[in-house]
Amino acid sequence: MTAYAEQVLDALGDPTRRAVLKRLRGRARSVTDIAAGLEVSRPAVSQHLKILKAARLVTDRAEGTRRVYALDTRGLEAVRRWLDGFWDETLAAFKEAAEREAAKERKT
Amino acid sequence: MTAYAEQVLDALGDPTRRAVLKRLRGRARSVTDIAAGLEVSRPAVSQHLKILKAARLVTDRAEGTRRVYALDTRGLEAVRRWLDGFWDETLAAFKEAAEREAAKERKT
DNA sequence: ACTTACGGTAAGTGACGGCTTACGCAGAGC
DNA sequence: GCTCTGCGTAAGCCGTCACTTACCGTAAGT
Repeated sequence: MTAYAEQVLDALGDPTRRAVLKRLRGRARSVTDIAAGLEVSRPAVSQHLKILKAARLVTDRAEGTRRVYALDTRGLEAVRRWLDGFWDETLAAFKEAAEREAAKERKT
Repeated sequence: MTAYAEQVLDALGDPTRRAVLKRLRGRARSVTDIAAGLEVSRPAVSQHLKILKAARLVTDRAEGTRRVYALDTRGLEAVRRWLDGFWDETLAAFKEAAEREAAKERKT
């Protein structure tokens, strides 16, 4: 559950992988097409795509001998939920602290 | 701008650092207090806190001889904006592709 | 002033991760 | 069937990064 979100964050914690995702904004691309816009070799891109796919940040479909990759929103949604949960708990803590403070005020 | 968001994502791309953040949910804690709940040494926590602070994911204030760290929402907000931007561009691309498809349909 | 608690930093080590080259396999076209 | 293109994987190298121990500065208590 939250372990999946951590996997996504690990996947997003690499500049090259983020560059791959950026390159997928707009249209789906083949592996060589993705690698053409980057400074790393095509096999390196393949390895990153494997990780991104496991994190559900990309999907792939076969198109003849080529493999076309596209963005998968599920990974991004997982990060959003993780973020929301974090923020909610932070706010709850602030609220609780404020109430504790108010109770202390009342005593004095 | 977007470079800052990348810095935050890099900071979030480590399990120990995420554990530190989780430990800061709820209440602010001192360094030794944070390290007490983790499996790494206190100096290791200090090094991570330095990175988290640079990414504006935590803030620190001196309290006597102790240093109390708390969550900083700015880093999380930056990730949220990064996510939103990504999602918007993806949706825009989908919309554009759909319109192109519709135009092609009209011709036939 | 001495001691004690707390935390940042230096130095060194080990491992993990990202990259490259080389290879093998599948599908499309001649 | 042969070739050519596209992609994944294996093997290996190298850099980086997270971690440890040791040390030093600082603030508070006695």
